[in-house]
Amino acid sequence: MPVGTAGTVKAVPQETLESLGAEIILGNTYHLYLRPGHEAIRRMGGLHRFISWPRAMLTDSGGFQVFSLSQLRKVTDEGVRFRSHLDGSSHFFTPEHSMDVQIALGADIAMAFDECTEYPADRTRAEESLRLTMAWARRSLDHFRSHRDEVVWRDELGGQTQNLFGIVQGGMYADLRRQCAERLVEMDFDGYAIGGLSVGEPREMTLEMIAEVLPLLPRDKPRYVMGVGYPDEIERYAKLGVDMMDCVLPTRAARHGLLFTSEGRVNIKNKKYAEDQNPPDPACACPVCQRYSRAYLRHLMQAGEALSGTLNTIHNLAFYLGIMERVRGELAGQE
RNA sequence: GCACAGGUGGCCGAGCGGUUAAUGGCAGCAGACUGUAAAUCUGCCGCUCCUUGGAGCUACGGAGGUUCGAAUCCUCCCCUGUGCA
Repeated sequence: MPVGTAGTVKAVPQETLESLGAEIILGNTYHLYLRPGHEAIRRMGGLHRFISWPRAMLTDSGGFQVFSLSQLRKVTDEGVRFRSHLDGSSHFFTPEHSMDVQIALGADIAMAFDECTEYPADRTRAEESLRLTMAWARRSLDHFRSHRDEVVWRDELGGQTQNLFGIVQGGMYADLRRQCAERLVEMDFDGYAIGGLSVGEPREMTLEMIAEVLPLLPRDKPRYVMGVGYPDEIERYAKLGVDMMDCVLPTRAARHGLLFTSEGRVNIKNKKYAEDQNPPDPACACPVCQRYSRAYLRHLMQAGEALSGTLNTIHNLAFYLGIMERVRGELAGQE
C-alpha cells in the first residue's frame, strides 16, 4: 500500500497510481486533522472524494505519530497531548477523537489508536505500553462501532461501511505479542495489524515477532504488518501469509534518489550513471523504465527538477507492486 | 586622468597581526532512509605521503618590506566596480 500521509502519495498523481495497479493507499489521521482539517474533508464528501481516489483507502490512527513526534507530545491513559509540528498549537488526541476524525475522513479501513512502542524497550516499559494500547483498542472499537454510521459515504466504500483494524503491540517480547493478539481477536476487529516493528530492531527479530503473531490471527480476515519494509522483506512476509503492508521507503527513497531494482539498489545520483543510457531497471516494465534512461534520471536529480521525484517514485512503486503481484501469483499457484 | 570601494580555495562570501588549510553558503563526490515534522539528513571536499593519528608541501591579485609571527600592517605595481571629469 503506497503511503499518502497528507492526502497524496508524494510526487505521484492519483491517475498514475491507478494505472500502476495500486488498489489501496494510506492517509494519516493526525496530518489530515491538522491540515486541511477532518471537518473540512467531511463537508467536502470525505477523503476519497476530496483527493479523487476511487479505490480503497486506509487511514492510520495517529498512533505512529505518538512515536515519531515524541519530542512534541505527552502521553496519559486518557490520550496524547500533541504540539502541532506545523504551528506549535496544542491538540489532545484520544482513541475516541481519533475514531471521530477517521469516521469523518471515511476511509475503507480505520486503525485503532495505539502507542507504537519504541525500541529498545525493557519488559516493564513494553508491558506498560501494551496495557495502554489494549485499553485504547477497546475504547477505539466501542466508539467506532457506535458512531461509524453517523457519517458514511457508501458510494465511495463500494456500498459497505467502514472497517476497523486492531493493532498488535508488545515490543520484542513474543509472549506479550501473543497475549495481545489473542485479546484483540476476542474483541473481534474487522482485521488485524502488527505494529511497532521496524523501529530499529534487528531484522531477525522483526521476522520472529511476525512469525509468532501471525498464526493467532484469523485467516479469513486481513492481516497487516505496518511500516515495512525493504523489497526482500515484504516478499518474505507476504509468503508467511501477510496480506497487507505499507511503507514510506519506496516513495521517500525515490525522492532521495534511491531506486529499487531487480539488480539491487541503484543510487541514481551516482556519477557512474551520468551517461548510462540503460533504463533504471532492465527487467522492469514500468512506464519509467520503458521510456527514460539512468542518465536522464540522474540529470533530473542533479538539477533538482520536481520530475525527478515523480519518475523515481513511479518506478519504485511499480517495483514494489510487482513484487506483491508475483508473490500473489506464486501463492495462488500453490493452492 | 582624479576620487572612492574592492581583488580570499571551482563559484559566492566571512575573516582584518598568532588558537587559519582559512567560518558560511553553493556546486561536486559518497552514504543513509522501514504505520512520512523528510524533494531530507550525514560524511568528504588544496596537493602528496604513511596506519587511526599524523607528516610534508602549496595557498588569500603580483613583487618587496615591517614583525618572533601577515590573508590581515606599509610601499610600489597589475586588475575590477562605481562616481567625477
